[in-house]
Amino acid sequence: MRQFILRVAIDTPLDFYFDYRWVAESDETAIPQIGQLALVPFGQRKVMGLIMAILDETDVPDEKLRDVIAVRDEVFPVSSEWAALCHFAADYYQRPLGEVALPSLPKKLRAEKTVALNRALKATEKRGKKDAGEKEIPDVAPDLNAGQKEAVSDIVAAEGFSPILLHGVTGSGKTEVYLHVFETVLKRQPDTVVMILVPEINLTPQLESNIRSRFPDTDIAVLHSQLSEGERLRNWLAAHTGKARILLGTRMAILASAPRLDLIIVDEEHDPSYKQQEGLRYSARDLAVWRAWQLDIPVVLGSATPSLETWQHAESGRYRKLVLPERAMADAELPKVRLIDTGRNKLQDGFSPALLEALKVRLERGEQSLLFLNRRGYAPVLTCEACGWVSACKRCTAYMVLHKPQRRLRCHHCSMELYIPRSCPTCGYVDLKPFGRGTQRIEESLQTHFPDARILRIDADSTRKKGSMQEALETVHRGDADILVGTQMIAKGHDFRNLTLVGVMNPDNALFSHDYRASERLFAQLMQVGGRAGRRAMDEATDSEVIIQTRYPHHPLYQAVLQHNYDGFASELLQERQLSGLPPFIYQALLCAEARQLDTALAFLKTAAEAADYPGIIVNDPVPMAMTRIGDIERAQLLVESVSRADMQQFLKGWMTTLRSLKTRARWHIEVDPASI
DNA sequence: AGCACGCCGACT
DNA sequence: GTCGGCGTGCTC
Repeated sequence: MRQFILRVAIDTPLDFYFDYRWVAESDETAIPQIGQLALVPFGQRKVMGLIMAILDETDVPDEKLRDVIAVRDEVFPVSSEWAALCHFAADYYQRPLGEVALPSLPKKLRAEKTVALNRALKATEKRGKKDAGEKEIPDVAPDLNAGQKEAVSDIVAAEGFSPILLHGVTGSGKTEVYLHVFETVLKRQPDTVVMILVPEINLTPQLESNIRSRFPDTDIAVLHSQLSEGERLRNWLAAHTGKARILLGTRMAILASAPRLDLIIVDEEHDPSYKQQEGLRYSARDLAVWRAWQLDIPVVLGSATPSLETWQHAESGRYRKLVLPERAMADAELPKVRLIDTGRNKLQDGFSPALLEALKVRLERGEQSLLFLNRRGYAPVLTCEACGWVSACKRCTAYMVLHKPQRRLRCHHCSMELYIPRSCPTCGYVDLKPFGRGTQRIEESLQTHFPDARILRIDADSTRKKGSMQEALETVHRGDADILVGTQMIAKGHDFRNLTLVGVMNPDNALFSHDYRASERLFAQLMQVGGRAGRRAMDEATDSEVIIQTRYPHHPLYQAVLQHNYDGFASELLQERQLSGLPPFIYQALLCAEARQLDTALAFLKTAAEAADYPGIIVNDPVPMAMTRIGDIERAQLLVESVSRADMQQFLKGWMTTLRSLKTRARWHIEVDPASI
């Protein structure tokens, strides 16, 4: 009887592989292969493991060794390149391989039952047959301007590993460039695959329909976390088998198995959403660059406001920089930016006279406006004017936000809810006042100012239901809304043709954030939301404008926005970062600990800091996090830094081993290249 | 991480 | 008397 030892990776924090005995059922039984999945007993449960090696013997004592339950030999093994990608991500972000590889596979592929898998496999087979034969890649229609043409020809001419920054102002037609590039790359060889990542799920439908109408006969796989498990399995299989030639998705798509990948595009590469904030805390953009390096293929990073990391690489010549200097639509100009000094102009319900006037003009002309405010709810806090009581959350270091439609106070961090108290809980005073403004309140006052206006609020609360975001966007495109009020979810990417005014209510908070990245993010956000205005040709005398209400109109950040001067602002920020020894000139890792008692977390971090003696590593003091308590859990962090990425990696590896052996009641994890501090 | 086992406290 | 809190130990 043929018999082997299968060495498998399992989704567990234990940083080693597990060996199992495999015995052939009969002479016809197929021999397992590396890269296949195997269902194995693990403690009291059955779990799926990824076969990493096939051996003849093992050190594991016989009484511990258990039998493989089943090998999923109906699925083609994952490639060694894919395993290497997981390996890299696991090493770099300090996780066991199994915790990277297995969660990135569809649940139904890892399931014990194979009904869904077999059905999906059949569907995938058909999918291939239906459009087998010569597939026509149509010639892409719209004409490109000179800048776009040059970008396309530069990108398709790139050979081998070529990281390219595509720097184009909002509305410069980056998507059009991508589509033309796809056309050439897909025509070049009959089996190449291209991948495009977007930062937000909300942006996938528009791009998908764009791609489908341009490549009607090409198989496309869509990968994002809102797919049902069945859809997810089918799309993953389409990518894995190479049937799908265009892969489109959010950050998770970078971990898809895909043969013959020939090009990766990361759109809006600066977007913080590319950084996963739980589980494996990876940056999809960074993994995209690594994967392109591994496969020796081009990677395009597109943005109007590149991340400073990418910008620095472009400046130093490590990345090639292609610039789209003009808006794609003929005559569509960048919107004028106006800064309204809220110190000199009296605000009425949060609105300056200039903004109200501008809104009125748009309403009269039948044009759309957008008001941007990064705060959902009615008011961020409820207060008692008599005794100074505020609606603090009992479980968090945060205020409970007033949500008027539900008549509740809601904590945005632990989702605790209370009915709005009728009188002050401490002194009984009956006139509690909402303090500050959220989208709901802006919507309300807007309606009193413009009773006939059709106002549409788009934020996480209004789009909770699946499909409601799409519905809202359609309302806007149909012209059935005059004024949009929304958070950053409408600031990104959407193409509103009839929108000529963007009002930014009060963005000043970010200027004083404890997070040094806040200003970089604010700048990107303002450029992005401003870019929603004036995206159509100026056939009539329409003038698009962006109105920013601020107490600090002379702040360099706003001045840079005023002049659409990304380059100047970026080089200034880079200089600051260099002087203060911050990324991208230094590499950081954040050890985060949480516990019921703050002292437990801090004590663990203190021990960890003492154990962090390594040449070239700067160890800071453990500190409570800016938001110390969430859901009655106290949180603290320890920042370590190094000018050398290699030193940091080496240090972390050893440090993690030490930390794992420490006895502590704190829960902890390490965050490599933290996106926010 | 799960999951089981085991040992103390407040409840149908 | 049991349900359930979380400490501890184990997973080829």
